Amino acid sequence: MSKRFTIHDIAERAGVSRGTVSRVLNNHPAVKETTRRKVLDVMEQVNYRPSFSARHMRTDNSNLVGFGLISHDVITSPHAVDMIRGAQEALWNIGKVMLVINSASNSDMTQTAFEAMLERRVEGIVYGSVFHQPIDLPFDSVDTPIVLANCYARNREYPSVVPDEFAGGYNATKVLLEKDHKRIGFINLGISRSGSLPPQDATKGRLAGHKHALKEFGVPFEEELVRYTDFETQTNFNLTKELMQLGNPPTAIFCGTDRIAMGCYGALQSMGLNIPNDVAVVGFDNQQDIGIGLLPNLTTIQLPHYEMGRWAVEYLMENKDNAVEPVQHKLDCPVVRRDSV
Amino acid sequence: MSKRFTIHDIAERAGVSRGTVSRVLNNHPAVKETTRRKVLDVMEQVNYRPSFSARHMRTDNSNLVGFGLISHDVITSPHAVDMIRGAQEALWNIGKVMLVINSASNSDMTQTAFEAMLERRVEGIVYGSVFHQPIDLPFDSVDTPIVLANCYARNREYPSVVPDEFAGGYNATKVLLEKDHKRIGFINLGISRSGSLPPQDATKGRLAGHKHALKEFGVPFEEELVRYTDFETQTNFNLTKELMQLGNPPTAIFCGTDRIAMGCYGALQSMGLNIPNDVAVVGFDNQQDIGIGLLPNLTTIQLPHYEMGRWAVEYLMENKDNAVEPVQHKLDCPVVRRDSV
DNA sequence: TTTATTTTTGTGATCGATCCCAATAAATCT
DNA sequence: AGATTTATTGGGATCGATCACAAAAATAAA
Repeated sequence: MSKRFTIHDIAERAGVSRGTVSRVLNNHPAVKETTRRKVLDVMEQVNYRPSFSARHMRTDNSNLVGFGLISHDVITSPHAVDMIRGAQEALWNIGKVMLVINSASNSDMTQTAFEAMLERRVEGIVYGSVFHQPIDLPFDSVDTPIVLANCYARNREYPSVVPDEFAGGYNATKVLLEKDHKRIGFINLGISRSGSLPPQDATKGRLAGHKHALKEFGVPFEEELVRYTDFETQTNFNLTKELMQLGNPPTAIFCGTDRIAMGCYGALQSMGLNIPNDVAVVGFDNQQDIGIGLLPNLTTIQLPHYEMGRWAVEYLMENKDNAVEPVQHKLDCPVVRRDSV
Repeated sequence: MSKRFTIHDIAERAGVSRGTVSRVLNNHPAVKETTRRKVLDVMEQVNYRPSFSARHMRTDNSNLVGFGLISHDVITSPHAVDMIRGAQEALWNIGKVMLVINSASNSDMTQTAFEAMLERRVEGIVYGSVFHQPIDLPFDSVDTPIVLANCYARNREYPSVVPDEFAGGYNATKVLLEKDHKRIGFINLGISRSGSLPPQDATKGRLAGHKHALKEFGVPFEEELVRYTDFETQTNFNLTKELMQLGNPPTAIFCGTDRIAMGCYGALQSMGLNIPNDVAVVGFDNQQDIGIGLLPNLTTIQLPHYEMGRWAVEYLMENKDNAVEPVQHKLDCPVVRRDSV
């Protein structure tokens, strides 16, 4: 392991003072071109890199942002990466980097994770959840700004950004209504086998959006057309069949998840029904692998994970100093049009 | 934004010296219990947190490990999170945290990412790829240890950990052979529409493993049973049909990807064939959403993303100082038994 | 050429911890 | 009680940068 050079070593080798080296480092204008070159050459030669910690101490600028990800232990949604990516790219543009800590949903770990971030003097913290849910932050309000992504504090004490579930439900339903579907089945999120509750915000928000779209198009809402799944594939399959065996079966089905849509496809195809001619299907989540893996490709609703990560960081950076009223922001869930409608 | 307290402030308020506060902080035994309590109380009261940067400067211990993720721009595999998780959890256990930089496959960005990490004096760097592939590191060898995960340096200059594709192909085929299948179709990775090549290591390794298993069971290998997909769903669908329309059709199909398996399921079901009774199917990747979303649930091969992340960090920590001969490690791709075989 | 200006460079203090060693306090032994 | 030991505590130096100010060098003006 070769020696690590300091600004002092560089100064010595270049025959100048530390101050001058520092000036070159921060390309301060008051340094003669010949000197600058000389210093730069030495740096290059010994592969010098300034110490961020030393800089940080003196300048109080860590250029670091913490990203804590609460991943519900059950399943780590593949979408989580998108949120991380969104946040990271936003930071990258302003020359900052990201400290990532994945804390399961274990409050003890979260506490420690938080401390690790604060000790590093992160400029802010994005606390993201794998599922859209209300959370209780397991620590007191600190003087480091926090933004919640894909979750929100029950008491609305912190700014947050979440998907607009209502809009999602509305958009999904509208896509179908615009194709003249009048009877639309809806397989919504329910209680999973393991007993864990679905995100209420998602379940209720989407249903409300669904109803709103129906009303807008003058189509009556009928209770028998909405079902709740426990997320088991077999259930999704069965619920689809049940819907299709109704006296007056739907001509379109809105599935609360792309995974549900998979089961739905299976059921419809096993009944010899054609998608989208006999029955149209709309999913929710836009999981790449499912959406374009199904035949016909699935029309679905996009959950704005990337955008939430991005938004969270941008908000953080803008409101670093002035503690304004915490915003509860919602991001649209746009339609991804493919071939199932 | 409230004042940030330093060790000096604490010392003053507690009526002791900086040295004593430092001792309390590092729970050094030589501190009288009453003093310790007094100091701890003050810390608690003002919500003091030591500065990692200051500590780092003095102790030369950053407790930081960099994680660079090359995500091929085309698609960000959902698996990437698992690698990050594996690495992070391994670090967490030894009290270190992770700096994550996602660098696309842009070498300019990678260079900068690397510098950001080095300036922060990370103890080591894990450089992970979303796809199993050979890479050329866009920077010179530095004195910070590096481990490659899910990729390897063309010149084997760095230690790396990758999935054992051969074992994967072998395991997948063996699962079928053990159920007495003698004619096994294989839809392997081919050239994608966009012209991008599939990872050669995966394609060839799996084929080799496949052949090896056949040989072991005394089943002749037949060229007509292996096909290459361009990853389009329609192609996967068609290739499956082609295989089934062979004079002597296979009784089982090994798909190079769970996504391919989806298309395969679609084709088989549209032909009225039952899985696994008429035709057994094995996938590859173990993408949660697909595997258990399909009916019957898909038997598949697990790509060890989590394990690679973990392995990389552990290797890094063990071989921090002594630069041993770089290991090229392979991790098994175990079978995930479900209901399609 | 001398003096006044403007550029460029050098230095000591500083950021917030740790560490070592000397000083003080407390405890133990004659 | 006085001398020794041992347990605590205090304070200067240090890590590697930046910064403000003074000093020196280079230019311009008189």
